[in-house]
Formats: sequence, C-alpha cells, structure tokens
Amino acid sequence: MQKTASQVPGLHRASLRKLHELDAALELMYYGWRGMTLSADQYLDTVGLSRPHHRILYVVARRPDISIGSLIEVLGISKQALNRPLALLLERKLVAAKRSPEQHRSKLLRLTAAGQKIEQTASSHERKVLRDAFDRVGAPGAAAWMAVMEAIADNN
Amino acid sequence: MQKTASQVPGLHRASLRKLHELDAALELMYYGWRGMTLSADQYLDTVGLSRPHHRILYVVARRPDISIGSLIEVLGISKQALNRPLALLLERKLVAAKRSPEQHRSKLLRLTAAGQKIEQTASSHERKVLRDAFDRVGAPGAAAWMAVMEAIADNN
DNA sequence: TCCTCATGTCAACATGGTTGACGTTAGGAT
DNA sequence: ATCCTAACGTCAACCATGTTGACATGAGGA
Repeated sequence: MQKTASQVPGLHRASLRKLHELDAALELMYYGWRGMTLSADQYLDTVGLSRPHHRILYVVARRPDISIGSLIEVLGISKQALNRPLALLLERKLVAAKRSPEQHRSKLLRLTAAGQKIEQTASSHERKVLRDAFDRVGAPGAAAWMAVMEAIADNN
Repeated sequence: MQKTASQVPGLHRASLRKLHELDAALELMYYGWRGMTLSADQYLDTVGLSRPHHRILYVVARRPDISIGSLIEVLGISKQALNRPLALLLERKLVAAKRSPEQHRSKLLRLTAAGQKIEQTASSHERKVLRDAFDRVGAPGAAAWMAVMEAIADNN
C-alpha cells in the first residue's frame, strides 16, 4: 500500500510546499489544462485518434474550406508534422479535400458528417468541464476567468 | 508576404468561427497555457534545459529530500522517463542526491545553489505572467480565476 | 540466509515534432 | 509556348518525451 497519492499519478494535485504566493496559481494552470483535456483525450482514444487529430478537426470545423497552408499556419506546425495526422483523417473520411474550381492550386478541407460528429463529441467533453466549472462560480466569475486568461494568453 | 497571421505561428490566437458559446473559453485555456510557459521555456532553452527538467526542479525545490519514488509519483511518469532528465540535472550538479543515514535504501534529492537559481528564474517567468494578468483584474478577479481553475482541475 | 524494496539500466517501441531535400502540379507572367 | 513559382506531397534522418518489459544491484528486515 502506502499509495497516499492518487491511483492516476500525474493527474493528482500533489501537495507541494508553496515557496511563492503564486505557486498555487501556477500549479492550477497545469492541472487545469489536464483537467479540461482528460475526458476528451479518453474519448478520442476510443476512436483511435489523439490530440493532434482533434486540433485539426477543431480548426477545420471552424474554418470550412481552409487550405492546407492556412491550416499549417493556424496550428503552428510544419507541413510534415501535419501530414501524418491529416492523412489519417482523410483516409478515414473524417475530413474531405477538394480542389477549388478557380484556385485549383489549393486544396480545401472540410469535415465530413462523421468528422463533425467526432469533433463535436470531443470538444463537448472539454466544454462540459468548463461549463460545470463556470456554473459553480456564476457569470461574473466566468467573465473574470476569461479576462485573466486573455491577459495571460496575450502576454507574449 | 500575405502573412496576415503572426510571425510565430501557433502562438498566435487564431480567429476561428465560434460554433459554441464556450469555444472562446476552450481556446483561451490552450493559449493561456502557452502564454504562461512561453517565456520560461525560452529561458530554459538558454541554459540547455526544457520543461521536464523544470518540472523536476520545481518539485524538488518544494519537497527537499524527496525520494526518487516519490518524485516519480508526483510527476506521474515512469522511472525510465525520469531517468534521463534527472541524470542530466545530477551531472550538471543542479540536483544533489544523498542516501539518508537511517533509510539507506532511498536516495534523497535536493537542489544545489545553482539548481535553485535556475528553478527560481524559470518559475518566476511563469509567475510574472500570472502576476501581470492578476494585476489587471484585481484581487476579486484573481480569486475567481483560482476558483474556476480549481473546479476544472478537480473535474476528473 | 533470504526476501523484498528502492533504485539503476538496457532494449524496443510509439508519438509528435523538427529540417532538409526533392518531386509534382498547375497558374501566371513574359 | 515557356518558364517561374506557389501549393502541395513525400521521403529520410533526427530529436525529445514518453511507454513496457526485463533484469541487475545493494541494503534492510524477518
């Protein structure tokens, strides 16, 4: 025994001594990311996909007819890195590619019905975690959370 | 040209159509994590370390005399995965290991002065991002952020 | 003495990324 | 018509971070 910690180590919020006032917040960012993506990742695993596939599905769902080049730019990865996960999505017909009639150079990507379903299911797992948390603190708390996250995200 | 997006793709907050009310929040979690860790990762890179090394330094700083086994448990990785980054930290004398006099089986880990310095610098980069964000929304906003993140983290 | 715990270490593998190089295809300009 | 170039495809080599499995070592405890 002597497993005082969690059964799922690494997802457990370890009790570490706080050396600075903001250490708790720092750790919350880490565990928050984990907490939001955990159930979605578990679902994705059941359909043989993972986070990079979900990232592609998420973006394509919100930018129908996006080109490969734009997708690379939005995701911030190289075309070679995009190649494998996207090829799988195309092969499994979760994403469809067509060449536009006029701009025949570019490939335009769209989700198929099956792809939409998986994207919605995976993303809704993440949204549910957020919704439950927001419900607990009310609209003002949620707005404050958004404001803080925007400040952090735009840090650069 | 035609680079309407960022110079550092992937760190840029892409403008995606919002299919759901919580899409913005979902994306903020992603970009928030990036925003918090970006400058720390850049600093770590200058000293030849990366995120896993920082994770080790962070935990050991807050649990002096932690054993290898406990460290593995807190980090949630296998001993083999811990081995390489920890070996580097030991070799570079950022972490010191001693066997305890009574519990001679376990190795006890501590940061050296050099290790402490690097840990503090890296972590303070992350804390600065948080502090600036909290300053912008005030104490109540910061408290609300913490409450939401706790709810998300404890989702499981 | 022997079992077991804590640790170390090797090998094989998966995943998600990188750079570099090169090929194809099709518009657009001269 | 020809050539340049943009958008995409693809191969190879590599790196970092993780995984399991197997096995070795060293020291306490029964």
